[in-house]
Amino acid sequence: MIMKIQTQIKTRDEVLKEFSEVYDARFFKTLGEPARIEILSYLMMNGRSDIGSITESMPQDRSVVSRHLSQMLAVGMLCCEKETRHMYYSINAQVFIEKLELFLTQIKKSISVCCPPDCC
Amino acid sequence: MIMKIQTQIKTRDEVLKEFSEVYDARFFKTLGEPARIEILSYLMMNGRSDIGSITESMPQDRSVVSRHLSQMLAVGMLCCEKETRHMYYSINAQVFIEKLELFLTQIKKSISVCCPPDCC
DNA sequence: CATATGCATGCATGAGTGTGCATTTTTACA
DNA sequence: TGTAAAAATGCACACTCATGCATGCATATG
Repeated sequence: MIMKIQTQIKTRDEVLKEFSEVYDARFFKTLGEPARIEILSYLMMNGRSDIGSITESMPQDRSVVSRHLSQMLAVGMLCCEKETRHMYYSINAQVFIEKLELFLTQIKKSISVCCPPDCC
Repeated sequence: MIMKIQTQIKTRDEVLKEFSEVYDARFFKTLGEPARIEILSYLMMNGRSDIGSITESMPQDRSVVSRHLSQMLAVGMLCCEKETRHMYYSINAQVFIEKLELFLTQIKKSISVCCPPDCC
């Protein structure tokens, strides 16, 4: 009986450990800024673009857009290629979607294993 | 031919409009704070809990935890019930998962419709 | 009724960050 | 080779926000 409880607790710990491994604070912080979502929308609308083009559709300064793009690149949701003087950014759809899917899957698993039915 | 292009553009706009309607900056900002994820983990581990219990497992002050919980409640990822002097919080699994799934679905749709194959 | 407990709120503080301007670096072009 | 354009970086400023302390409010308990 005690063994069973221990196993149960261990399973919970294991799931929560997996959860914390999947969780990426910087990724969600990046998603939390409307200006960066605007950039994302622009890239969805226009595909691979350089900083100048993106900036033209936004009120922010070119340097600001540049920094947003760098951050989005750092968390894996974009990829970039330098071509002559231009930096071309595009959505890294695979990584971006995979990250969201992984988090969602883990959340579902964690809640089903850990969270008692009293969760509304 | 022109009609076809117009229709195509309209479809993109429509998808992007849906995307911006689904996007909730506060929701992702809330997910971007590690302290709030700790609370989420605690609730997954222990189920329905009051503020005092949650605070015991965290370094932050009781008032800080209280404010985090209020914010998480506001974006829909928790629900709460007042019982005597205690406020009991639990994960609103349905809303929480639905929000993530809706966003993910919309992203997939937007990328497939809008984003040319040059997206890495 | 008085005291203690649980929680929310006002306030101050420090860290983080979005923003714009100026500058620098790199590269294309006349 | 000199000038212009594209982007990154340093810097300053303002705003957001996470945090802790003190206080107020509601409720349970003696």
